Amino acid sequence: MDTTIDTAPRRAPRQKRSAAKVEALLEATAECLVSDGYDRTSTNRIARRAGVSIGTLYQYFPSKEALVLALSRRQAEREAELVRNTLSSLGQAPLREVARRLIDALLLVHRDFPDLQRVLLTQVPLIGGLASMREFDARSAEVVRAYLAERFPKRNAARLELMTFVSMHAVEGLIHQALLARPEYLADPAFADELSTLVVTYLEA
Amino acid sequence: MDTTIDTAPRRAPRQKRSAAKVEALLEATAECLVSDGYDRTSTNRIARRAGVSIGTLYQYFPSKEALVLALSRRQAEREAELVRNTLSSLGQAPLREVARRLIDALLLVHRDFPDLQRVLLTQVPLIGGLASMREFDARSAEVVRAYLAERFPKRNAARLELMTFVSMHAVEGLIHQALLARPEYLADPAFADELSTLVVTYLEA
Amino acid sequence: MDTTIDTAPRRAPRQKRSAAKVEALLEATAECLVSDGYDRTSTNRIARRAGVSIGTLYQYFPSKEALVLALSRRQAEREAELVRNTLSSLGQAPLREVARRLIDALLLVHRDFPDLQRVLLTQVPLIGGLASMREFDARSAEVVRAYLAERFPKRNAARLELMTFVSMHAVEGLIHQALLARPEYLADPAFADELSTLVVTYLEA
Amino acid sequence: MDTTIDTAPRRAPRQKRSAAKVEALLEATAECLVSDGYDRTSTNRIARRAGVSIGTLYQYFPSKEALVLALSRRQAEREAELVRNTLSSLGQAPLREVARRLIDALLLVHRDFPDLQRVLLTQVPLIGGLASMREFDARSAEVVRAYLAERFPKRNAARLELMTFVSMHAVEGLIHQALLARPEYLADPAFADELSTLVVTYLEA
DNA sequence: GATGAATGAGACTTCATTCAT
DNA sequence: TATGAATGAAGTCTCATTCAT
Repeated sequence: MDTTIDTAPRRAPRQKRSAAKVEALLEATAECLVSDGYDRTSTNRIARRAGVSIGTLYQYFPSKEALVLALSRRQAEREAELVRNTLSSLGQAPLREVARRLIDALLLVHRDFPDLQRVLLTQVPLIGGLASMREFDARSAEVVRAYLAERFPKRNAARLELMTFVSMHAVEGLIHQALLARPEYLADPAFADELSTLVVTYLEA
Repeated sequence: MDTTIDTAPRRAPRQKRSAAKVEALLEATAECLVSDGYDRTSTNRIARRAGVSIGTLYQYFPSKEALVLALSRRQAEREAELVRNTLSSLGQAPLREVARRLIDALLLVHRDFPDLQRVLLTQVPLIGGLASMREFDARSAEVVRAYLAERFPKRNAARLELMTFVSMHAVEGLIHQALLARPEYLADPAFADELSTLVVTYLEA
Repeated sequence: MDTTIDTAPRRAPRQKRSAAKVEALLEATAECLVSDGYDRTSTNRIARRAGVSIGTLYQYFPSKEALVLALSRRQAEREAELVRNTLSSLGQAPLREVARRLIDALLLVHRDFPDLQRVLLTQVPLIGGLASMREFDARSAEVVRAYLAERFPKRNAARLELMTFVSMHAVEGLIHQALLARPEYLADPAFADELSTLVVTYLEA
Repeated sequence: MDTTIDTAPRRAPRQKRSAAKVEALLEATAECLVSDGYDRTSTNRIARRAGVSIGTLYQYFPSKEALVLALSRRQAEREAELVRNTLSSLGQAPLREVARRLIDALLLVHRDFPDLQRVLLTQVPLIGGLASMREFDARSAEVVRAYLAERFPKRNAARLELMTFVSMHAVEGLIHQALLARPEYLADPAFADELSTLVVTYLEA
């Protein structure tokens, strides 16, 4: 399957008015995704909803995929930033606290726009072969790995790599599952406890 | 988003010839998904690939979604059965061994048709509002919960519920991530070790 | 400029009903070309005019180009056949007579559907890089060259090649010009005389 | 088909800067036609390639057709001028020499920008119902007719008219065919010989 | 004069689905 | 039951052209 489509935004919105339009388009995309699902979301509908002509839409985004991807990336970037910030501000705290803060922060992020996030998670074919997402992952993983390397100086590189992968995706996967099937968990301290325990006992094992 | 589409297979294939046709259709669906992606998979193409007329396809499946769903369900059922069988055959073994067997089995299942599973995981909008998948989860979760209840008689119901959710989805999520981003992990004993450790230390914490 | 588009008709019209549909589509194409010009001719308009749904049109022809090309080819084939038939039926007649008969026949062919022919000549971007037309030319040229080789056994191959090219395209070009700018010439014996003289004096020079 | 579109250039470029812009636009048009073909040549692309804004383009040319037409006219005028000049400078030479000089000159003209000329010949729907081209023809034909009238004082007007039409378009048609299908002929003296023979033997017949 | 963002009609094409045979 | 021609709504996207700045 060749999914190498052009998904880069077309015009960098440097003007104020343009930025507003891009914003409106992304918002409309989110609304359509939430209310109609990915398949039924069309560029025409997005444009209409954004109060913009279809031609204008195509001046900014070359395709439906590009719009959705831009939306996904936004969310992904919020998360990535969070990971980086939390780790850097808590470098010296005990592992359990770092884990807990990170988990709380991630849970918080996922309580915003839960409908949109649910759609992005379930409705959106992972465009562009996951490429951009892995990229994001790679950057976040880097930060986590560095942190773990410092905490667990005796573990070798391969082990650290695995620990990074396992701890990150265990948490991320569980939060996503919660978002989909148990939204109430996202605000439940008991759930956060559980995730902390999972990660901390694992890492210290 | 109202996604209550009819996705039940139409004709129970009780005749031999019919069963063969259903089989051919599902196989063709899998092939199309792998080679063309979900969006470009069309019922006409599936029918042609299955060597069946489009009219006949619609005698067995009411929609494209139904075909894809049937395929997903198959895979899900293989997994669910596995969980049940493994647990029932290993009821008295120590926790660590049970976990390890279960994990090995799940890894094995995900090494079959990895391309198809990847597509199902990434390309297929979760049709029917996840309903059927949750259903499956519910059944598997039941078995796991029962097992945990027996193993950890002192924990209360809420706690057991949480433990079930966390351990199941941590493992499933990690295996899915491995399938997408680190396929080599699926056959790597170190990865299985790691997953076991994750689950066992967590449960015993 | 890459003009390698798929222009082969899609479904061979083996059924009676299908043949009628193809016919209707080609006729509608001709009408649209004549009344709207090439640029304004759209597949939608053609389909509507043919009393056929747009989807049906696309079952038989993959594009607008394919329709127009099929129409052109028809005309080209009528001409090619004419050249072959006339030459084969008049093989032993004196050169002047052969020329005159050929020219009369070509003039006659160009008096049918002059509007359509004019459009094909002036409005239709030569699709597919002229390829198919040259093909036609090649076949006709073959027949003419063979005839000339017999008539003028002393001339060498290069010369015969040139004579073929010049005599064929001089006549064809002049008839096309007449079609465009002097339609009355097509039925004027004086014009036919002139063309005969042109070719015969040239060949015998 | 009513193709009476406004195709006159808009602003007479009397200023230097304007003339440069018109020049740039025509050049860009030629480049686009050659590299993209007529259909895919768009005013936006032309403007970008000319380094001019789309708005400015429309200040000089009212439409895409106008641009292409201006380009065609240029070429046509080069030819027309050539015919006039050659005839006037060679008025007293023998017919064969006049013909040969004229043909050599025309061949030379068609060796410049052969790609552009090919596109103009094959890709460009003859805009404006050929009107402007016939106009050009009329002027050239006038000169040729006058020349022939002097050379062949005994032939009557109708005959001269026909001779003019036939000799002009035989040569032009053959050169165009050569351009399309046998570009090597354009520089081949044997081809020039052949054309001379064609015209001279015809006229003297 | 120059700009270029915006427009929106309309082009081409696909595809799930039906239904007469 | 099986077929597959037919449908036509709807999707994606382009492009000539305008007009406010």
